[in-house]
Amino acid sequence: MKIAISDSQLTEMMHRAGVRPSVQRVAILSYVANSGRHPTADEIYSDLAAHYPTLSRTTVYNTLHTLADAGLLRELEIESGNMHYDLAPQPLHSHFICRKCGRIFDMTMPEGLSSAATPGFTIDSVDLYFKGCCPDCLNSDH
Amino acid sequence: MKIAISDSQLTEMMHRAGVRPSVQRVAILSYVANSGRHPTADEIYSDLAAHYPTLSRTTVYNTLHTLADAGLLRELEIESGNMHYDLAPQPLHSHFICRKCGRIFDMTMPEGLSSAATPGFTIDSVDLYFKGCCPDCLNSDH
DNA sequence: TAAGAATATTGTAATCATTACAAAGTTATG
DNA sequence: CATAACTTTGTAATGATTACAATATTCTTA
Repeated sequence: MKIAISDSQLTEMMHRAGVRPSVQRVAILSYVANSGRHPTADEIYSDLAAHYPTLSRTTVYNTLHTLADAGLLRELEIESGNMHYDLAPQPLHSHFICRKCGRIFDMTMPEGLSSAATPGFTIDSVDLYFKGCCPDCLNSDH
Repeated sequence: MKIAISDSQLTEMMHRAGVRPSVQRVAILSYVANSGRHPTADEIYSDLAAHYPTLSRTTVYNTLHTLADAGLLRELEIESGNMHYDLAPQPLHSHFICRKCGRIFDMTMPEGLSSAATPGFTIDSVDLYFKGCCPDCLNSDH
């Protein structure tokens, strides 16, 4: 996996967010940031357990919550029964999940979505999810 | 609960959708259609079990899937760990969930959202979710 | 730098929504 | 009416997530 965001950058982000950058936390944040995907807790655990043999599933869950609460990760509820994670501090975008292969893709985010909300409601997050078939699966289909 | 959509209307909808309108299915669809909320499987089961003592939780789950597959219900993945259900054949709208009281509200749906998707992707559903604080909770807060 | 306090990690056991499955019941069709 | 197709039911399993308590690590400050 190509490292697009270095551990020192991530450590710095964690400091600014008030989260102590333990080895495990940096590893988990780095995994999400650099996986090029939108992994689940279990994918993160399985892949990192090879490198960090003492890593616990509970730590992965704890850490994901901590990082999400700190605003460093974004939780994607795009697939029922499996929370997916995405690095938060990047241009706001929407997500597409392929019903066939299950992969999640980034899409652009239209402007001014919040105006769809009724006045009187305070909005602190907006999630836009598309579902359908990705180009790869459309091709391998016919 | 005020009945806005009659059982005969729902039965007719089920016929058109190719779903056999059993007693249980009509009861479940009617519950979702007329609850004024966006209930979970468990809420549906708990409330209907009083009227239909032999009703099984499995039937509720089976039926919700059947109705969703037939396009009569829409599944809302707005709250992690709890699928919520909404009547599908009504004007497309988005949803807001209050982080405090957990209630789900209907909001309008902006036009042309699909244009946010990258070309080459086939979109068959669009979900827009807002999270925040509802007016009631904002008031009882201060 | 050592001691004590605060915080993080770990492993196991529980929880809880959902699904699998097989038996029993119901409805449609010929 | 008989048979096949479909639906409902209850129980048992699954699987993601959480609770909890013990251990380990890090921070503070004397």
